[in-house]
Amino acid sequence: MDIAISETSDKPIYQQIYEQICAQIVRGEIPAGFALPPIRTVAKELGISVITVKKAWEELDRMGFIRSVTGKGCFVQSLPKKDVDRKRDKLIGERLDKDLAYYRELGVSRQELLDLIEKKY
Amino acid sequence: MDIAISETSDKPIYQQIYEQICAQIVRGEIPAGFALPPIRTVAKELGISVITVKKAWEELDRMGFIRSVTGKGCFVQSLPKKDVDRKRDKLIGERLDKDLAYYRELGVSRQELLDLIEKKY
Amino acid sequence: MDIAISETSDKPIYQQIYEQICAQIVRGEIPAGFALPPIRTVAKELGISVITVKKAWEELDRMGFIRSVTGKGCFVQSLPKKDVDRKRDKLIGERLDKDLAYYRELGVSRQELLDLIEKKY
Amino acid sequence: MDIAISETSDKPIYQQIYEQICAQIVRGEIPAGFALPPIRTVAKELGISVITVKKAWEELDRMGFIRSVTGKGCFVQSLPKKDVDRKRDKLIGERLDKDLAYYRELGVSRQELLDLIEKKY
DNA sequence: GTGGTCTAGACCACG
DNA sequence: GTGGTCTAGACCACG
Repeated sequence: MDIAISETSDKPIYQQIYEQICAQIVRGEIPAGFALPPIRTVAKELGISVITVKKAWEELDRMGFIRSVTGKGCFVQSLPKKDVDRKRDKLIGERLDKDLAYYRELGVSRQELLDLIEKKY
Repeated sequence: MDIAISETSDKPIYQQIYEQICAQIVRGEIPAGFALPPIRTVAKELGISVITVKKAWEELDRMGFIRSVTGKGCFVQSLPKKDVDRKRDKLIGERLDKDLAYYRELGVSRQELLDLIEKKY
Repeated sequence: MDIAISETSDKPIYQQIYEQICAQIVRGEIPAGFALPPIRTVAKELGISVITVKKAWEELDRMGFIRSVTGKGCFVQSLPKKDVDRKRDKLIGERLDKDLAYYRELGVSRQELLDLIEKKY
Repeated sequence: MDIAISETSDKPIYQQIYEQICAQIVRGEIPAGFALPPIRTVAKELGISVITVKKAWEELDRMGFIRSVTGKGCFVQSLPKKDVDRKRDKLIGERLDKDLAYYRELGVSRQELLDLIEKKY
């Protein structure tokens, strides 16, 4: 479970953490039942406050990716693959809607966008 | 020069304004030499603070889209089309880099992304 | 907008606040568009930490009851009555399911429960 | 004496155990004089900590449902049926008071509540 | 040892 | 002045 924080990013730290773990679960790299490391450990390793880590964990909980078991820690939920895929598609779809609105506003044609992506991706 | 503010958007107002004017210049809808209306006028019309409008203007200035002439107002720079296009490409490219990083993180394949865009755009 | 905190309750303070405001919105006592008092004010009045109040506000936000407008404050969302009612029914239904499970476990018959409620409510 | 623990419930384990045994005594399924199994046995069978079981036993003791006999174990009190019923009524009454307060807060009318229960119970 | 709640207090973005 | 983020640190419930 890798987490890398960017000091220069404009995203809040807790959200960077949330998105990275979220992505790893969605990509299937963190299996169901996996115990996330204790928030205090993560905080120490990343050199940030416990509360910041907790905020990321809370977001993961709210999205249904993990569950907290008092006294034991936080565990990746065992969701049916269908549910994980639906969450993934929702994350992608919502982001894409915003992105396309931006490109549309700048007058980027469909073909130009497709060409750019073919070149860059 | 149309500006529409969304109260519900999570983008700050000054950025909404900045992006919209920016897009209109890039699309060639606002011609070089065009005098932006006084910030107080814009603020009154949109029902927002003068400070907010000023921040958007400053952003446009920093990006080289407009120039402030003391006592006279702010004017759209008369840039060679090549320069405008370069700015446009830079805006698009920087945004695209972030977007593609996000999709990559979620394990979206190139083909899946292209398909999604063909469907949605 | 009345908030009363019980020191003796086993419910966390932020949840007490959340539930009370939630109830007032659901009962229609706080109208759409209403500006909640600033979290710092509420904190001072109740003699608790700003963060505790913020947590209650966050919960209200997450449930779609209020929206935060940066620099201006938090406002009660104008939801169609149908939506408010649906939220209300959900709150009631979920609570009732738990309650009935408890009574069932203690061997309370339907009639006994109905009688008790007629007497007490 | 059946005990079923839910990992997903938000109730602490010791309370789940307490409530289930409590209910079985109140319903008359566990007779007076019955010897509860040793806490170590229960802990092993349920795969939980001894401390957790002990906490449930203590709760039962405090409520007067069982008595601990040093060196021999814990036994269900032989209470006159009248006393058991009084305890039962107290459990139900206290819970009901909280529940009704909640429904009242959400503006549920007596009739609406009765209707809901008739439908669900 | 684990997460949950709460506090006091700081700095920042937005307006 | 408003909420948003972050910190250090405390105490508690659960196990």
